[in-house]
Amino acid sequence: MNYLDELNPSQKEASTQIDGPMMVIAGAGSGKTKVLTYRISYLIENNIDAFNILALTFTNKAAGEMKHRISQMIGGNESKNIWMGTFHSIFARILRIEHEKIGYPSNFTIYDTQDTKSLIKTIVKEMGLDDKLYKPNVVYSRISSAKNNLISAQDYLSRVEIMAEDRSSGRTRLGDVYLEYQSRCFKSGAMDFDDLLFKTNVLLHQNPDVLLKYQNKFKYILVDEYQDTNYSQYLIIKSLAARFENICVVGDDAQSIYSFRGANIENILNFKKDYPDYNLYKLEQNYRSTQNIVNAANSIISNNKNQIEKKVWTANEEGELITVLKSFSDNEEGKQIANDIFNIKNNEQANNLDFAILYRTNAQSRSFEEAFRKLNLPYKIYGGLSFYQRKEIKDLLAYFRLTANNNDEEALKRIINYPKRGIGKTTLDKALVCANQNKTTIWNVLENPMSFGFNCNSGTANKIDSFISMIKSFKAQLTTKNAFDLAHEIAKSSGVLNDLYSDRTPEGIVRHENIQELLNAISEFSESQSNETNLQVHLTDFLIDVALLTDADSEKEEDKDKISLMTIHAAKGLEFPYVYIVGVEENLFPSQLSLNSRTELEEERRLFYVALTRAKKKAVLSYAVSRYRWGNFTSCEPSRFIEEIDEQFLDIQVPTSKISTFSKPNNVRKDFANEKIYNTNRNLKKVSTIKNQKLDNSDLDKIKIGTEVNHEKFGKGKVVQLLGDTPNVKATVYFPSSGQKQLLLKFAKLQILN
DNA sequence: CCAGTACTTAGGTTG
DNA sequence: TAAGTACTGG
Repeated sequence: MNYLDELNPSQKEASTQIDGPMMVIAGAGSGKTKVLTYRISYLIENNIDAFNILALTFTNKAAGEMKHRISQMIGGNESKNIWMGTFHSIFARILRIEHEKIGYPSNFTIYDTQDTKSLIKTIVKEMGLDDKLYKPNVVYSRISSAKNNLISAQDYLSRVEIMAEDRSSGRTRLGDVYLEYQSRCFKSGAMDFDDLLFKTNVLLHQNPDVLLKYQNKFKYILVDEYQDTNYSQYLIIKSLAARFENICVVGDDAQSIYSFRGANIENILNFKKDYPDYNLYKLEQNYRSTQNIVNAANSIISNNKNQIEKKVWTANEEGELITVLKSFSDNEEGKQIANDIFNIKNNEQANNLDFAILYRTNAQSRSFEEAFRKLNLPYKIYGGLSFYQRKEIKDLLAYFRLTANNNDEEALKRIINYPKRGIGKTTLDKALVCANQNKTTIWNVLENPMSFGFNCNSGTANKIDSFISMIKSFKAQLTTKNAFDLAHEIAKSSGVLNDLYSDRTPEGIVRHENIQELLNAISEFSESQSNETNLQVHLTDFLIDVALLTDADSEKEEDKDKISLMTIHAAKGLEFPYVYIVGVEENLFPSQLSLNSRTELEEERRLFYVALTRAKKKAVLSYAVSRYRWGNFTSCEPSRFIEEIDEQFLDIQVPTSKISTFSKPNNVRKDFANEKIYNTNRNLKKVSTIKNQKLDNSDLDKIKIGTEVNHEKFGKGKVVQLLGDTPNVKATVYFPSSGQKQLLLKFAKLQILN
């Protein structure tokens, strides 16, 4: 137990309270994760069974890091028995076990945000509502915040104040959309992210026996980032902890930056009401940053009215002043900072990974990317599109999903005509209407068209039939083949692999590689699982949590030593020796949309606090006086946040040179000239290839499988397949130059060769 | 069915 | 500016 010696007195007190409710208010950089991991280890050393511990985090990454640290302290085998993970993954696991109690199949699909928005769009269209008024984003956020406050669709429709809100915004039918959305999800055997928490609440409240079972299981509960929990999460924790009240929550009200998503700081402030005999621990010593940084951060956060009193302090050295950097434009901001980093690297032997650029919006990354490339500084952008959200990955996953759960409407819509198999929008819309009329799923309609009075022409019927048969044949292999073999089989037989392989553009090659990477991931997953259980791993096992995965933890080796570019939200929980907070301007940071209310402005200020407290050694605040936004130049003023910092901590720089405005005008002009010539050449080429051919309809009948043809754009090719009846014959033609294409003969103007 | 064009819209983002 | 969707002509 010598590890307890590594803790300061308050950390130690917090780590060694075994029983009873407790709250830890942990200032930035005060060793919050350390307390959590040490406390769990301490519990286990004091004979608390690891099976009785539940540890909830906000991100996969946080859960992963904590697991890793604990397994180093107490050994891997014991630490595996702790239920540790995000709210969503833990409660999805419980819902799959208890699925019968809420009427869902155990292999229910988890809809991600894209699926959700797509379904909302479909419903808004079906109900004949104005899609300008009922934008997917707006509808989704209304539904989501209702769910996070445990308001069901029925409750929503009966709440006077909510109805009044929707009436005043003109969206009187929003409650009906919510109702239909829930019923569609239920029919499809699907839950969205918010449902995972909502249904857990329903499960626990309607089934006292289930509640008791998990209360007895989770005798010790720990919650990280408590300031970011919403009402739905709060109530789950409260219910589970009600029997033993061995609950430990850790958070920092000053770092609450997700209230726009339903997070509720009140949960921290109300803790003492729920558990009057709780113990409060404050971690106030910052081990991360210099005095100047800590003091500057304190001086800015003191402008917020709503906060728990605490004094964050540090015993670290005073350190350098915080530099305030002015630029004339966003491009110059990038160049100045790139130069600065270049110099520090040379003078102080710093690594790339010691630097981070933090911005308010993703769009700001561009000028830095350009400047870093020019100086050959390696960088990595965090955020953006994750691996599992890429189109090709989602497509293949949709095949897996539909195979596991035939009623998954969003999966079916995604792939019924990908790769192109001639089941178009018209057919799909007709099937959807039919399914709604018969209160069933599209799958059922397509599987049994006759019994639902669904008719279409024989060609389409055949295509639908072979699609259904294909999925069924995959389904038959769910329990006979292992995950990797079936996944590979589906990728091949569905035509996805071929479709991507035929695209030889650089983007197409990347897509093909991504599919290979997904297959590799499944293979790795199978191996890691089967080692433990010695059973065959099935595709459904892989599918279970795939919607909850993010690729934050899939960092590649070659990405290790790079400058980090990310939004401040993404930087939460991280630290860097050198931090550049950029675009510190009014209307950008704080964001324009936050200026209407005190609460939103205070959240921006907390965001700034988070940004500043990421820095260990040196922080730079940078602003530009003009910035390119949405296609034109806007002039900017420095942010109020700079003024709010006590001046004694700042070193305000006056720009010495206008790097971008006057340097090398000749080169710029030359580049521009080259660009123009290049464009002109391209246009000429394009014009010269356009030929005007007359097409003779009588020739169409002469085209057979194997006929060699010429196409005005794709060049020479060979007919592989013919589908449909005249005059709507569709030909599949293989062009050596551009791959396989499907063309309607009456439009394609094919020239018969030979 | 495919591909090009006209038009719209723009925040931060864990699961 | 850039990206995404809806429409249209071949």
